[in-house]
Amino acid sequence: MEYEFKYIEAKWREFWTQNETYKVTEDTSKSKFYVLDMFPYPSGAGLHVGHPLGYIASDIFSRYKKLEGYNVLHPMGYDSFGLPAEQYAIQTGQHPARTTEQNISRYRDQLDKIGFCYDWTREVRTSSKEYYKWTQWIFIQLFNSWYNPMSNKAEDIQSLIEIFEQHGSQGVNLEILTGDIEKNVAPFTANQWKSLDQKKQLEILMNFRLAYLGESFVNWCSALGTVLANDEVVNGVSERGGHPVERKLMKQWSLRITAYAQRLLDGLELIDWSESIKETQRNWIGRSEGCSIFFPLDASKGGKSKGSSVDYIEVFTTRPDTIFGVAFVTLAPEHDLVFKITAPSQLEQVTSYVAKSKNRSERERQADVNTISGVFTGAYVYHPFTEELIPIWVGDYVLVGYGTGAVMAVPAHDERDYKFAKYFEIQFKQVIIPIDKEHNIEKEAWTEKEGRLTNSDFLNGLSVKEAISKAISEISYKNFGKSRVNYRLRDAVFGRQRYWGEPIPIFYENEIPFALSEKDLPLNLPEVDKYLPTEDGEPPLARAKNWKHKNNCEYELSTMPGWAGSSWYFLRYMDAQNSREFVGKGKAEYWQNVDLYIGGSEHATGHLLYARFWSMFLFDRGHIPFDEPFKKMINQGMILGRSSFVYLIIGENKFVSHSLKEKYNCVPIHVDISMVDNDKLDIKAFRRWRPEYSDAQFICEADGSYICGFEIEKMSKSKYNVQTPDELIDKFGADTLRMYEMFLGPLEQTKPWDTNGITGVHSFLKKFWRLFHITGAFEVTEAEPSKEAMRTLHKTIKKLRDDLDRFSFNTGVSSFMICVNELSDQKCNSRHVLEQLTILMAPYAPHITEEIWEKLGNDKGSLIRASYPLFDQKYLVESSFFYPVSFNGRMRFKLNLPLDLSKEEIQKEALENKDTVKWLEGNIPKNVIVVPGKIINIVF
RNA sequence: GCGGAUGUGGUGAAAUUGGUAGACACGCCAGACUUAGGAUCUGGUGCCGAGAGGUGUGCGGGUUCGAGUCCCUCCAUCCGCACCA
Repeated sequence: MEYEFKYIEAKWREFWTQNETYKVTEDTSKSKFYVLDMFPYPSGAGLHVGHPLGYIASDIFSRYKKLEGYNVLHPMGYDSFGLPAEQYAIQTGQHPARTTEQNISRYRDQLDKIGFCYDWTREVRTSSKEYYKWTQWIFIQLFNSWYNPMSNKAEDIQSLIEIFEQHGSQGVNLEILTGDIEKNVAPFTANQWKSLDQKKQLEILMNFRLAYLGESFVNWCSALGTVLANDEVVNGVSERGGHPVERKLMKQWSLRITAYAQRLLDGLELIDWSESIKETQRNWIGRSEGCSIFFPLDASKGGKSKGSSVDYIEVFTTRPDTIFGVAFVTLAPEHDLVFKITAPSQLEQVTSYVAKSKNRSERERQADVNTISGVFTGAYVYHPFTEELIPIWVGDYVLVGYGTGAVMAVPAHDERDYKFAKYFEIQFKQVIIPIDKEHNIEKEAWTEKEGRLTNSDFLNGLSVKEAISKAISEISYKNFGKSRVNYRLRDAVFGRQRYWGEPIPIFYENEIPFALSEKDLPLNLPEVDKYLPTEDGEPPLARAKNWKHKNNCEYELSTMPGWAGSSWYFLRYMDAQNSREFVGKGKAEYWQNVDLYIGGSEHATGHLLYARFWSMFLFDRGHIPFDEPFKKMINQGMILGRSSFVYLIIGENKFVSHSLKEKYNCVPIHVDISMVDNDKLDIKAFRRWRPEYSDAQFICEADGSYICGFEIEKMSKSKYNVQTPDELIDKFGADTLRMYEMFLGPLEQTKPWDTNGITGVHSFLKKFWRLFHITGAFEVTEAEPSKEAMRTLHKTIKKLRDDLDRFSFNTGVSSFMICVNELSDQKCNSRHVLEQLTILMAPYAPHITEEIWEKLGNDKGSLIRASYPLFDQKYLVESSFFYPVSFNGRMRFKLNLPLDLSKEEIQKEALENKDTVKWLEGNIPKNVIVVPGKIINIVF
């Protein structure tokens, strides 16, 4: 009987669906285990073989845990809002909901074919009303919350109102509360607060809400017609589409993730994630310790603080030890004070410089970091200690979004300041002298944090480390500034001027934004006639007809970004059908956080940071019982394509085979991998591929075949190297595909896809099948299994358990191969052994094992309730061992000795062996190392 | 520039605690059965060498009886961050 994978796999797919085999409930009699896959965005292209890699691994692990007796939550859903569907809608006029629906059903077909054990009753889609109702609800929770630095957690905004009513803003650390994007609110007393009208009060509260409408510099992408969050901008262009991005001051909905900067950083210590992702998040959060220093403005020169109460410039520095080396102060071009302080004589130059920097895109600014530019404002500040006058410059090497948007420039000890000073010929002095190190201040800055302070008044003679703390305490003592921790992390812009996303549940009354009440949710995405901005540049939602709150108030017109829905989807899976709560308390209590999360590392600074932020917030507000969403994460490596090439001789319609190509003047051309088998080109198919090749000539190898060259590249349509799971499942079956994807190499490693090897795995499954069909018909014996068979079985059990526990899926497949090879050689036909092996293999190859399980006489579909085989050491006990005998560390021969010999006896046996005499070549052994059961090493 | 990861046959890789390097598979070579099938089976296959043997885990050094594994220096590739004060 042949291994008919097509019949078998179709049969079991049908059975699992009909019987809801993989449905899970909150069974408190079992321990839970939560295995999560990263949310796919259902793109039009469907899945290629790289996508399911992580899904297969997590599926194997889920099935293993089920067989181990755990109650495993293993769900799947779709991140179905997003730009590509909307771009497609703009081009074709088709509603994005329709294309999304089509893409999802294609994804579902593909996923189903692979045989995953998802509980589809828990499927979620971010674009469904039932789901985004709760995304909106969470937004409202954020809107109604503030971050209390005293309790160090998010609280209801009501508790802030109470503070204001009782104490005003005294005693509350405004700087921390408002972050540093917006301007600080001037302090007020309780009475002043009470005397404010509602509008004014709400304006002040807006500075504290965790979801807030604020004016800030945002990444504006005009090609996409929307703002983008920092993580959506890569190298100064949009992540999606690669369009230019510029900085623009805009009023935008943002989330105050900065309030959680320290907790997001600290939490990394407690979770089991790859070091590289943790490091990326640390960099992104970018904590630096230092202090802020106030430099009083000089009123006599420049146009000091026109119409402003501010009479100082605040800088942030991590090197307060170099305070006496300050040569100038530089402001970012966008800094508030620039035009308030610029002297009339410099106004023209400053204006043109600022205009020029504003017009440069982010990309340009980043691309030319080596070009130094800047302009003097004509204004000065005083040095807080020496009271010397220090010139104020504007330079675009200072970023408005970092620190205070102003730096104290110390050319002697900072590279950028050094270059700037050299370029503009600004005088400076050295305040740190390196000890025992070659250094020439005329050539470069001394930026190491070592050396002795000089020219620095009270800091003279101190080391850098001592000087930093002394400087900070002196600066605080004299009120020149204060110690401060600064983060690179920015608040996340949350509004998008796009159609295909969750409407932000806000309406405006007298221009004051109010959140919808829970009973008015969901705020449905309205229909529009076009998916483009309006003629006056308003977002697409402005096209919606009669779309008003209570027929009266305007709704917010921007929608949420793609990452909104994916920031909490793992919670919804726990209770996907709940219409009263985003997740029921009991269900969240039972499932807790994700035990194993498998996905790509490309979401390091986006999704993975936002999901942590939302979890911490929901935890603070008592909605979920944990603050870190994903306890352990594994990042699967990318699967690269293996492109094939033919070599066209320039100027001719003639192709030359790989090994002969050097002899001709030719160019490589990508050729579709479906026409290439084991690097041999199917010439007929190639001629049919394109009309211009129909009469192409070929210079072949000696054996008459045309051999293609290859290169490893990303899979893409344009390179004709995309391999879809569908074709492979059609040819070899899902079980083969699953095992082959695992067999390819370690899960976390980037690796090339090579279809050739798949036949090896397929043969293995056939060989496994043959174990049960030795004579052709299905047949197993009840007879006592042989010792060797039991040894093979238990060796495999031990190996598989070890491999699964350390997520080494590739070595697991090898072990099955070894096991089946050995059992075949032994002609093992024992029911006991083969049944145990069947359970062992069930996580990897669920279809074939179900079929065998049924044939073995078990209840149909009961395999998922079997117990994973236990390892018993007693079957592995051996009485003798082939000792490798080494001489000076080099293995020379093997010696079979009983394992119960003592070290001395082993040494004696080894030294008396005739081969030993030969290898000693007359030398006297100096030392003999004996490790029982391992090795003998003779040193001479 | 900073940070992370990775370097082992023709290819994908294995070696989990420092103890027989290259398991398992692809490919290749030889053969069997065949009647052409992407079928199955047997044997071989790191490199050099006819062989004995030598040599071998990116390079160079070190620790050790013994190093792919630990330490130091360097090189290469990939990924992330990058005027972050």
